[in-house]
Amino acid sequence: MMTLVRDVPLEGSVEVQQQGEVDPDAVIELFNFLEFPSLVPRLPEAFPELFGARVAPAGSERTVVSPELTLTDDAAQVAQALEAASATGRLAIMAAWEGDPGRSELSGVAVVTDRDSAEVAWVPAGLLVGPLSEELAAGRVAVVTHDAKPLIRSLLDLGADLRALHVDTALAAYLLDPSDAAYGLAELLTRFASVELPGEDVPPEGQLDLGGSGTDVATATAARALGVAFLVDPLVEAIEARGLKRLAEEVETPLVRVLAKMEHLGVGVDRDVLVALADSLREQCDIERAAVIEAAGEEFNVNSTPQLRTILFDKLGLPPQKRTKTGPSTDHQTLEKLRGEHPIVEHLLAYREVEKLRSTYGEGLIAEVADDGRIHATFNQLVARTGRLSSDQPNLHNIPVRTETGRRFREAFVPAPGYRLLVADYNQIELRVIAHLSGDPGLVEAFRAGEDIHNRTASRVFGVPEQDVTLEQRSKAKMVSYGLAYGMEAYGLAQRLAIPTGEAQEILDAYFEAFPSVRAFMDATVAQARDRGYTETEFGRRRRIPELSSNQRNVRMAGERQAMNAPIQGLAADIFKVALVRLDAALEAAGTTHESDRPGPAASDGELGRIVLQVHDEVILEVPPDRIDEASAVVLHALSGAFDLAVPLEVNLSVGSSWAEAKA
DNA sequence: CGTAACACGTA
DNA sequence: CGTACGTGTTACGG
Repeated sequence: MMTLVRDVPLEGSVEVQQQGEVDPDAVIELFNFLEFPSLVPRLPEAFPELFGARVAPAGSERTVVSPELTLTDDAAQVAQALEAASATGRLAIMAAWEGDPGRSELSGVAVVTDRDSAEVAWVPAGLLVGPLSEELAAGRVAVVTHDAKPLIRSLLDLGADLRALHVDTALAAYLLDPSDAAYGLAELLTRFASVELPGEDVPPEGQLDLGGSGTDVATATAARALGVAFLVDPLVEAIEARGLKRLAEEVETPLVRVLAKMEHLGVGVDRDVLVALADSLREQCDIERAAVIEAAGEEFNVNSTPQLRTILFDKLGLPPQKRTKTGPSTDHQTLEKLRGEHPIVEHLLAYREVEKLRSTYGEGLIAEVADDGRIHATFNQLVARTGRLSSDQPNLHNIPVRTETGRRFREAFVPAPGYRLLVADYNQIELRVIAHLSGDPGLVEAFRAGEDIHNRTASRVFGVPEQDVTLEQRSKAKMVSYGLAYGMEAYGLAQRLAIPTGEAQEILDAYFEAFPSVRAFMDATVAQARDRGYTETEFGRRRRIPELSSNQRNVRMAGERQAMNAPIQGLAADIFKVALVRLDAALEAAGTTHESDRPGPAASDGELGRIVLQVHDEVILEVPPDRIDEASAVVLHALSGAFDLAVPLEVNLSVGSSWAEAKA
């Protein structure tokens, strides 16, 4: 038995007993389990014999970053610190927040004034608007930081800005390996530089430090800023070595501020519309739930899959259609097949639809409306493995459009007073990317001809003249076209078209006979990915697909589908990101002043428009009504000229006083 | 209390 | 046995 007793500063004494050798990880686990996470960072100082090894492992030269902190309490010192920093032409900074990064109050910003002597200044939020923010907004000095978007968003919220983002180390790490989920500063430092943050063996995003005074935050943030300063060069080197320089410098890094501006501005919402919808949906939910329970003959929780399973397949004896890991499925497809077998099915389908809309979009969206009457989602640039963006808090990428009722939520998305919504979207960009990448003569010709692509495809697949293509044939052709971008096979196509697998196979064969280069492209893509272990877009965006070398057939085949899809979805994402950067630049050049960069009546300062939303292949702007035509031309130019494909990039434009209206 | 599983909305 | 996401809900483990 080994016993260690230590006085932990300010927190009383701690006793650790463990059989045999004491394992540092076990100690950390114990402290976290005992709900003393605030003590974990102090464990190394309390138990140096345990944690000393982690700070400086034998055999490796690892520098522990320990900043010589300068606590700034007046503007003059800030200015002085800045001068020292910008003498190097590069400013390594790191921000800290009271709560969620970018969504709560900024605590302050640490500024590295001299990396090699480890001098870092701490600028508390109160002193932020002054020399520092002026320097950042002016864009004269190249800023390097880790995860810049929340910082830029917070600066914009404070009426400041950050124009010269040079390197974002989190973004660089994402580009190097978007399949890797760990972009934490500490991990990157270990991986790319022989540097460790003090007391940061614990997950750094652990939030709240219970005993944490302001100084602790300052120290920790200063260490992180110093870490950034050490991380930049190795990461930039890696980016260049992998041919990611242009993508990083010309697309991804400029995009950070564009997204921060979108988050800061938010999208206008008519709360009353949302509330009215939610109210109506709640009533319908109650009605349908009652009908389901009535049909079931007993009370149960309709939202519970296990309970519903029992009712459907045991009590009512309905035939299971397919199964999940834990039992027979009760999903939409299953219920659709059970239609007519029992009255409960109809009501269940109705309940499901209305309950989804009520909870996720009714209650969910209402809860996200900020005090300014707008929704400020986060557009995440470091998540999707294909290079796409994602949106959360809330997810604005999945606002309903398919059903009549669902589409009504788009009526709640409105422009700020004095503006109109201008919606622009790429016409079938993924299919055009397939045409481009495969170079298939038939597909390329079809897009160049500029006719109804699905009709033309159907004509070739089913061997009938274009004017004789039925709606059903067109619909099937459309399904095939999109399915193949995802690596769909005959079985899956058969499921979706509700036809025999043999028939689906015939359709697929006909497709590949009509567009032979598409199959060749798919095969070559998978082969290359298997060979290299990753896929790559023309922009150099790479995605590792380790599943391709799996011994498990289903895992390997999933990898093959990812390999087919990643270059397609990825290039489309690249193009759209370029378009966003071009569009924002064009709008700024047209004269968006900073003060108009917030909700309110259109200012007469020459503002042409501002981006409020992005949905994969669609961008939504607020535009002053008298400048719709001008803005349309700018948007059209920015989007259609984003990249030269072998086929034209067609862009649709529409205007409305709500998202629903503009889409219609 | 956090995570897993299911279901389902979009491109 | 179609890719990529995020969210709401329930159930279950600690």
